[in-house]
Amino acid sequence: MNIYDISKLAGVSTATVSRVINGFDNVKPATRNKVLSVMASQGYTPNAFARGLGLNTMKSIGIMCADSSDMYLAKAVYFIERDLREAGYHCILTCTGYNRDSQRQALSSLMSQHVDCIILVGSTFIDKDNKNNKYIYDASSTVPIMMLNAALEHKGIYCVLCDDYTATQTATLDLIDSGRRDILYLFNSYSYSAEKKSSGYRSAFELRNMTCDERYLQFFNGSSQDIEGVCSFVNNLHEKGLNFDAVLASDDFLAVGALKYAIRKGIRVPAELSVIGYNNSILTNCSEPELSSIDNHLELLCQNLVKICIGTLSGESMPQKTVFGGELVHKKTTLRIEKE
Amino acid sequence: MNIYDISKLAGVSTATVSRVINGFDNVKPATRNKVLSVMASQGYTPNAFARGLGLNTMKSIGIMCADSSDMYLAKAVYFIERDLREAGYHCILTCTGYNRDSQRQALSSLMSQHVDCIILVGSTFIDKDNKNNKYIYDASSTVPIMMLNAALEHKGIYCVLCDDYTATQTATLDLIDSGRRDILYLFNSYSYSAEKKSSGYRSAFELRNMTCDERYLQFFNGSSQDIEGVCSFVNNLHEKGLNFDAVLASDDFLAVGALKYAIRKGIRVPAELSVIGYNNSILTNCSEPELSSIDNHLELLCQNLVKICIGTLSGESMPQKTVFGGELVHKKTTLRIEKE
DNA sequence: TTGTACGCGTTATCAA
DNA sequence: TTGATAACGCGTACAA
Repeated sequence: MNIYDISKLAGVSTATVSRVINGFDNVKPATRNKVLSVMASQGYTPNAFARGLGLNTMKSIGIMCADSSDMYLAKAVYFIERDLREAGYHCILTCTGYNRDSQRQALSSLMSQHVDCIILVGSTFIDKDNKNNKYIYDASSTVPIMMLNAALEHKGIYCVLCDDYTATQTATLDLIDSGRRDILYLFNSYSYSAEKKSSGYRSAFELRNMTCDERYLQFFNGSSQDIEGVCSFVNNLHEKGLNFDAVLASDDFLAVGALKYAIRKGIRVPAELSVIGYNNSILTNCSEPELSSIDNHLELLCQNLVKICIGTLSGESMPQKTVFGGELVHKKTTLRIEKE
Repeated sequence: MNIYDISKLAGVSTATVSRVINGFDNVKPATRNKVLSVMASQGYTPNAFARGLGLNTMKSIGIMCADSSDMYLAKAVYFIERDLREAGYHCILTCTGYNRDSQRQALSSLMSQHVDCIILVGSTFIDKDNKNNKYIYDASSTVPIMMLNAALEHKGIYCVLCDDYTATQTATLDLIDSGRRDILYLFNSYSYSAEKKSSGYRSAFELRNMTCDERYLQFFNGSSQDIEGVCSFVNNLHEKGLNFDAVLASDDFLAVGALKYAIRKGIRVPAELSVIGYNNSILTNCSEPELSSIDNHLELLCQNLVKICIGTLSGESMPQKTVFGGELVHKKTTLRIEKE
């Protein structure tokens, strides 16, 4: 069944059928109804490939993310897909892993599919060494690139991100101001956003005229999902003589590992130890006591990203960099500061 | 840049360029090299839409899942996408939600995109009332349908699933045989696989010549991710006089809620209360003590699903129903039975 | 308001 | 080994 068959059955030309399909109003109602009924009776659907060839778009958008089974990235993908579908776009999902070559290959694979736009979810796609970002710059001259939680300044690249620097600074200040002095900062990545978080942590001490002891920034060399590993990592730090009365982690998994350490040791939380995670994921409600965490308003970020994406594709001029603030959500693993 | 431009620059016909692109061997090496160098110098990529129009495929596969931010479904999507990409397919992800009409619409949207195959992830797409499954049967006459963790017998429909019935039975037997008598079964869905689990729970009592007290099957009317809600639900059951020395839950979130109840009440786990979840997700390692859980070998299921999918698309004859067993993974919330 | 005819960029068939 | 050309099915100027 193609547009010719329909046109014959309806006794009109293919042009008229096309007009009906695409909702043009310069068709006599009687003709339109005739065509519609023929289409319905034949269960006709226009061929998407032919349409794509003519219009040079199939209204599809590529989503790249390192690992869509990661809770945080999965949520981002979910929000983005939801809003794009609402806007009539299909999403081609590609999980790239964290290897740069795989990422490069995934990008060109999407480009060869002629997607309308490519969305990079997470900050793992950009490199500190800017010449390694050439693959993104190159792509941006052909197709708009959207980045979530990372930033690159270039024509055709649009970024939406959370101010991880300030959010982490705020959380650190909160710990300091609640009386904590030895704040362990746990992290396990040197990505763009991870670096912002570390800097935010350090900046808090300056702000309070304290010196930041670098021994308190501890890199866990492994997956944060290795809870047991994180737990014994923290325990090791303790046994090596590092004293701390608070843990701030760059994601909720790391924080859960630290919390597990405390529970096993019989350390009272938050009386003796404060713990703060990052992402305010479901994990914060699973743990007992519930974990305080930084919320970076992922849904809001995604909604804005899609808005900018759609706007750009419609030819509107859109902001190239959009930054939202984060928020410290106090649950049960932090002390509340007395308001003055 | 299209195939005409390349053919002119290379001084050959479009047919020859096409042959080079598609790796046919009936091209003189000198000609091939000439064409390849021109393509490379121009950075030429064949137009995917035109190719799709001619070949009637763009090697893309539709993945439908109710909610890709659900930890379990997200993992499934991840595994499936990974293996399909490996096989040269693109994945169009569509999150449908749990509403039947949205699901129907999503399915037809994917069909209109001319995907090569449609994969239904999770058992939420099939209805107990078989006439409501017509939308799937209809689709299966146009495009192969793969189902993960659900089963429908029909030409063109291929199912890969875990034997949730036996897995749940095994877990229940394990609890009984470890001396538990009052086993609370927590569930929050009546989906295809949920029903299998409930039946499995009931069957265990028969097997031990015990009667299954229906008051111990408790439906939690809400999202299992509402941990606090689950926790107070379990607490209410207790306060209403229902005594139990074990909790078996149809997913890990429900189990975590039950565990939270126990921790808050000071009930010793597993000495006084056994808890078993389902899915063996990362949650089982986050909780303290670590949660025993049923593992349904999701990765294995997905790998097989993709194999069958690829095989079917290659014209091979593939099994329409593939069932794998589950496995009870003992962590810290269950008693170990002495081996005889 | 409707119809004709061409272009979109490939692949594949057939002939040379 | 290569080339000419007909599909593939749609959208859309342009003509009527």
